[in-house]
Amino acid sequence: MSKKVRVRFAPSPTGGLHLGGVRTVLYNYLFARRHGGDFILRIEDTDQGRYVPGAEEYIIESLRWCGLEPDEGPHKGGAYGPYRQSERKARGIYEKYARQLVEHGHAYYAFDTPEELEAMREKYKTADNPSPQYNHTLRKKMRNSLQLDPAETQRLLADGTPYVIRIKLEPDEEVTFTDMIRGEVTFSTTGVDDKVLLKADGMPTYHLAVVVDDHLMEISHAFRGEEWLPSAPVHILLWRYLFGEDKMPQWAHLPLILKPDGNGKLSKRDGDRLGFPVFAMNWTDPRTGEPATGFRETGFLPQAFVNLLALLGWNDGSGQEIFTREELVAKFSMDRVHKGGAKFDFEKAKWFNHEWIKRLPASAYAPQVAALFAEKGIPIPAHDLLRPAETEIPLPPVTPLVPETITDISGAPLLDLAALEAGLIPPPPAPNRFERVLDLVKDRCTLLPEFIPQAAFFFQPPATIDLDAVKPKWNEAKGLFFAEFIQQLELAPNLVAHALEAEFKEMAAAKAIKPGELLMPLRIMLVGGKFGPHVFDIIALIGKDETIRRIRHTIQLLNFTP
RNA sequence: GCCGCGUUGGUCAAUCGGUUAAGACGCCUCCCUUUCACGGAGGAAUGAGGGGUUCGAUUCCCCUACGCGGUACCA
Repeated sequence: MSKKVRVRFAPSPTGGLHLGGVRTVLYNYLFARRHGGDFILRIEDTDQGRYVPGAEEYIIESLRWCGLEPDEGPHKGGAYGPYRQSERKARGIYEKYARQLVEHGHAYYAFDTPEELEAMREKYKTADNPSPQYNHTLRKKMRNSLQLDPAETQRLLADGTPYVIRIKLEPDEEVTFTDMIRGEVTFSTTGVDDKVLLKADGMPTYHLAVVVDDHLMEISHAFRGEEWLPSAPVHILLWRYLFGEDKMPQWAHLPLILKPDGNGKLSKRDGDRLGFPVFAMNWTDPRTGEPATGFRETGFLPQAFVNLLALLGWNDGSGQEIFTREELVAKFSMDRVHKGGAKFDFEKAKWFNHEWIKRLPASAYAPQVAALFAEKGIPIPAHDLLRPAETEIPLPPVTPLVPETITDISGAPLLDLAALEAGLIPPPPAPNRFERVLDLVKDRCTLLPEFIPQAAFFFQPPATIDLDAVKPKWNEAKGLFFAEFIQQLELAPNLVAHALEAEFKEMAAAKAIKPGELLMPLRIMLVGGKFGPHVFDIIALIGKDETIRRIRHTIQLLNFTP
């Protein structure tokens, strides 16, 4: 009679969505899908002082970009709403449980002001104990319902004196639970303080809210960052007092993602300092105006982002590194998540992206890349975006890209060919000219913006031409050769890369010039520099008119500059 | 300080007591390529230290060191 798997991601809307946050989402998502369960988004906005407008929308949009959509959440609704804790508070949900705890002697009222607390910490601070806790000893010296006589407590309450409700922890109690990653973990209540459960403004703290909401939302498994481990005993005790420990979800405390150099949690600062993104998408803090770049805008594919995050702290033991989301769903298990934190390696992250760019058909990212070109003032002509069937201009064959070659590292096709043949999924569209260009150069692109320098010359003549690479070996014979080559091109009925190449080499042989002596100049005429795919594929794609124009143009430059 | 969690190459990591301690990223060398890449072949590089347990420890236990996290009316 195992209950249905229900997991949640519960961020507080205080800023951009951090790498570690996305990974927590991912593990939640994978676990839910793996077990046919639900994945819930819950907004923990109990600290009105830290609330940042727009952060919630940003989080939802980030999840959408990653393809990790919740089944329930503030934007989707669901049977367990509302999904914002501020709205749940308005319904008196948390207060009810806080009062119940007080009635049962597991919690108490505390009237201490922030100033009094500060004074207490100052007063009891010693070299041995730099941070005195509000606990079973010190609470005896504070203003709370445990010390005050009941009448006085009632009077303060009746007067509307601000108060909080604190959990009452007895010393020397062992609290043990089984973590899905770490196994059995034990704490003594002696080390933990009487945490505030309900704040003076009536809002619950995380400690109360997480327990109450996990219960009310019937959460079966609760995953969160390792930084929560020390407060786990409070949550266990709350479960014990409120709903019964047997009803408690199974916990898993995820290892931290560490900065690449040194140690410590990866922060936005580290990204700025070391030059890589830390957030999923661009984020500008509305209050400080401080911008932060995202993986999306840096040119990462969501497939790659999800893939690299999955492997940061988990692996299936097989050595496979490239996983589709479907494969991850099929293979993910919490007991293969590492205990230790992992340093983030941006070089490896880029490798994942490169792999995904290479493996995916260009149609998977052509729209984003087209947008990048447009931003750079190189709009892609509409006819280059038409499907071959929609245009009468035939596309020349270039280096073929067959779906069979799109495979993961084990050789299994990423494109489900069986499903394709059975007609279960629509066939990928025949690539248009733009996509052919991208397919031709994608081996050279690690990040999406790199398509611009690698492919711009297909859409406009090169801005600069590296004449210095040609001049030293340029002579009249070569000039004659190219003049003749232009004539041949003009006569050619259509351009086929390999036929062109054969013709070119025949002509070179007839003139007793080594083909290599001519290939580089030709490349520079077309591309502007010493890079790019096979020259004859380029000619086939830019067409003979443009090819002739560029050759003539460069020859002119060569003649006029000594 | 106290409490907790960690610790295999520079980084991600496999190993569930017996291995020449995988693989990947990065780096280096070579091959392929009349460019740049891609691809292929090879190379350098690892069990924090000390005690146990055991016929045998990277693996199990303890101690130390180091790192990290927590120690808020923040999450």
